[in-house]
Amino acid sequence: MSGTKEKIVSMADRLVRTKGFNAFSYKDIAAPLDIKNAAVHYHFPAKCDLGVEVIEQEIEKFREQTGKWKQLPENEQLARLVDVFRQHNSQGNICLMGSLATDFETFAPAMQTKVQEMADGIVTWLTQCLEQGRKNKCIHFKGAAHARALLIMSNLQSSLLLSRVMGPTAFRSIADQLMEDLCQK
Amino acid sequence: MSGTKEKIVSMADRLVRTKGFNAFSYKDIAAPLDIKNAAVHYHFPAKCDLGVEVIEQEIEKFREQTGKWKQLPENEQLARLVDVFRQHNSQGNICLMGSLATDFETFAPAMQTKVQEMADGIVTWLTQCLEQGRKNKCIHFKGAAHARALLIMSNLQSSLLLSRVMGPTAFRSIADQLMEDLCQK
DNA sequence: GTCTATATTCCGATAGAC
DNA sequence: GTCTATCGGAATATAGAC
Repeated sequence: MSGTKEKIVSMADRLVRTKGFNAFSYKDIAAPLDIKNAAVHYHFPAKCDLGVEVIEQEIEKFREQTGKWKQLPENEQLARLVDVFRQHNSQGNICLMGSLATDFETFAPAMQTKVQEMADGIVTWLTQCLEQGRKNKCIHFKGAAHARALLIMSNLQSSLLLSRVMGPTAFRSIADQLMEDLCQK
Repeated sequence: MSGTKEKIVSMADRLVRTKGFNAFSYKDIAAPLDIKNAAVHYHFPAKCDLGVEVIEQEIEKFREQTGKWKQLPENEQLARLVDVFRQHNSQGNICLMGSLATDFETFAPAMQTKVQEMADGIVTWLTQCLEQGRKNKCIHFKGAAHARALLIMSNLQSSLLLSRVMGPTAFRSIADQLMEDLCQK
């Protein structure tokens, strides 16, 4: 227990979001932490192991955050989720899902499965939030909650991708219009 | 003029959409075409040159397609655009924008500029289509046309990404709900 | 746990023959 | 325009000393 392992995962998370999983190397992780790439391999023998750990931590983080919001009205919970993406946007990061979905076909089966787990978890939470929010009349939308959840997820995901290309105002346009559509009086 | 150059660009386009720009190699192009990687380098000295050509052809294709739709009602034009994405989805391809936005930070300046050109072209067309469609009462939405264009673009882009991870039904859910939102009576 | 050193493989790119 | 051959570099990963 030296803290190095946590630093490696944290650095890998940042690199996946900025450069993509296939575009960063063990050296990109080792150099800023002032260690050698062999040390990284000690903690994560294969790159796939590192990728799986990054995703698992993200799944856990998502569970913790949404758990804290449970007492809030559903429209507030939704606003918190948008805020998470807003913070990523201000740091020039894209979301894990967006980054990993692009390279999905090149991944080992173990990583593909983890990506699917993450996607399912987010969609499930979002679907329940929307359904409950519609019951409580604080979120408004037409059609099935599941389809709406996919729409919102695609908005958030691509808002970060588009911001990278077109500038950070793209995120704000999308996020603002999205919340207005769902939570107008 | 041997046709080889066109085949190379076509293969590169497919590889960008399936594996990502950084994840395919000159060998991935050469082998299926039964040529050597030196032949690819003859036509495109650097990988960046190849990337730029792929994007330029996509920009041109978009211009041609949308040009053919000019006489149609705007809601029909929108449906055609969704159909283009539907075809990509059925082939397991993601859109160029989605794929290239992820790796954007790793690109040479010349390629980054081309990606931005492509994004601007799509958003501009979509914005005009929405504005005109609202005037003609065949497309309905709230807020600014530009913000709505970004939302729709993010839906289409990520629908292909999510389909890759969650299965092709994700695209249909998103596309159907999207058209219903905009074109309901 | 971290290091040095290295094995192996692959990639982008170039030189020169044909 | 395409080939063979190869260079230089980088990446993942491993072996063995400390």
